[in-house]
Amino acid sequence: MSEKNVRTRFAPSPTGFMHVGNLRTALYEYLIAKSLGGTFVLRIEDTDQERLVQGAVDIIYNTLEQVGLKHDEGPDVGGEFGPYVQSERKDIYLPYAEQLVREGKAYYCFCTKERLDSLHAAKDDGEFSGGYDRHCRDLPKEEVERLLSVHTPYVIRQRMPIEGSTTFDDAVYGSITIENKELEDQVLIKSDGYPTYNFANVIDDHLMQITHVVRGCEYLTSTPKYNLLYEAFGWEIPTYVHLPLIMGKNEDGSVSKLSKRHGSTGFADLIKEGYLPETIVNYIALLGWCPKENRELFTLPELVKNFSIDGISKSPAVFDYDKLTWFNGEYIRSMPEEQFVADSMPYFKEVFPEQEKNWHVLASILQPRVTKFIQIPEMIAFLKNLPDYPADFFVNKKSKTNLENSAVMLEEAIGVLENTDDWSVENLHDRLMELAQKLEVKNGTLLWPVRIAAAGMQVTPGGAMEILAILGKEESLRRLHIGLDKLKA
RNA sequence: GGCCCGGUGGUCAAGCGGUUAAGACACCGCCCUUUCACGGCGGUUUCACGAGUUCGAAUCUCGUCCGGGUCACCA
Repeated sequence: MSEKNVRTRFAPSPTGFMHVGNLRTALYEYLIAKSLGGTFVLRIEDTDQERLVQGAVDIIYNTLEQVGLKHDEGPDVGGEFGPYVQSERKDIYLPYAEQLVREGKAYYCFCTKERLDSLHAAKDDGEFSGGYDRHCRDLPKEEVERLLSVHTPYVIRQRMPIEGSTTFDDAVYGSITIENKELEDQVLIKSDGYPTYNFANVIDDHLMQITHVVRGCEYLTSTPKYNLLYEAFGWEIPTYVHLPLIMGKNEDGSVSKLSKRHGSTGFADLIKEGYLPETIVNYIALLGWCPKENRELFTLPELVKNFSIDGISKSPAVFDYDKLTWFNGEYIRSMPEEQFVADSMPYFKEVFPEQEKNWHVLASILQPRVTKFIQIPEMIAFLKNLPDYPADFFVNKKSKTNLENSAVMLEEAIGVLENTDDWSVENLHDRLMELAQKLEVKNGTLLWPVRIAAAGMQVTPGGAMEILAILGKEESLRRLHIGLDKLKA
């Protein structure tokens, strides 16, 4: 068996928005190619001139770069099958369509937009099923010549077989058969001269020697049209790999194709929300694919090593933000501390713009607790401004604290801390532990009131010592006195 | 509506004729502990339904139901 070089392609249209569904398709295309030692191609499908968006191609490049999906061929890096932008390939397609016309496998259609619209309207009333009514399919040759000669606007449509059925094989869904009568005489070349997506796709995939056509399974039912095109040209049919859809959960509990109403569904949105690129890649890799080995944390190279097409599932998967968040926490916790500090610095500075103090203490309390960096400002706001809080925050059953002994603890703590100058976490720890021992109370009885007074909150990131250390001596003492006043009031 | 594809806990899922039906997220409880988080331990919750085939079905077949996709000069 001859091993052909595996080639996959990511063929987005530049819409200015990278949906996670598209990203996941790109990921699988990359993984299929790379796990088989193949080539990953980027091709821009901009045949819809009405929908062109400025700067959209850059968004595609940036996204791929951020997640590490490096393409081997593409508009920016070149390759021997270029150009890789369909608008630059415009002249390639028409001759192929004309060849089909000559061979009787396609035909000119002069139907107006209005006629087509009324056709669709009739369809909705149930009078007619299946898009185009093949009005121009058998126009006399002379009539076609005449219309052409007076420059009547036209499209070229594929002449579909009316009887029989078409069967194709999909690497994940198996063998699928569709009756030819379900197939419409689809447009190949639009009246503006550009090819349709379906046509350009087939031509380019063949010309670029794509071996695996990977796409969402919304294309499943139109695949026979592709096959008929390949057959019409006598070209080899690629391996189809259709991917299960990514769904979103609606408020009423139902699910539908993931879209904006489900929250952030664009790569850029997720990044803005505080998800790491590697988190997103790892998570979406697992939406619709399962490794042989029972594990979930994978870097991109590890995914390449473990990926195989037979692990792709058929059923749609619901995008779960909870699990995404968990993954993000895992990635954050596994970072080296320097990286955590570097990455969280912008968020630290939102609260403490003027000074760079105690970053390492902040990092040590935050790294195990943070699941998204954007949570940081809110989590540490209390360090900047003491929240107002009621005295009964001091009461905690488990720590055996009440209003009376909390006041005593605070007074004792203030006494010790006033005479402490080494304000490191370690020293504060030692001094306070000594005090608890001396007072013969459990640590919690002393530390609960200290932490409440220092933070003004019952639940805090980090413990009393870390909070005091970050606050510094002066502010710490000030807050402890405020607490004491509350208890005495 | 026609056609196509799915259906294992709330979610992601393993499973390919014989298992006590993995694992993860979420949830609950316990432990650790100066709160929370992390970490550790344990728990609740599943084979859509009905017929077959078979000694034996989550696994095979058919039907039903449910869900999704698709029916453009959009990709």
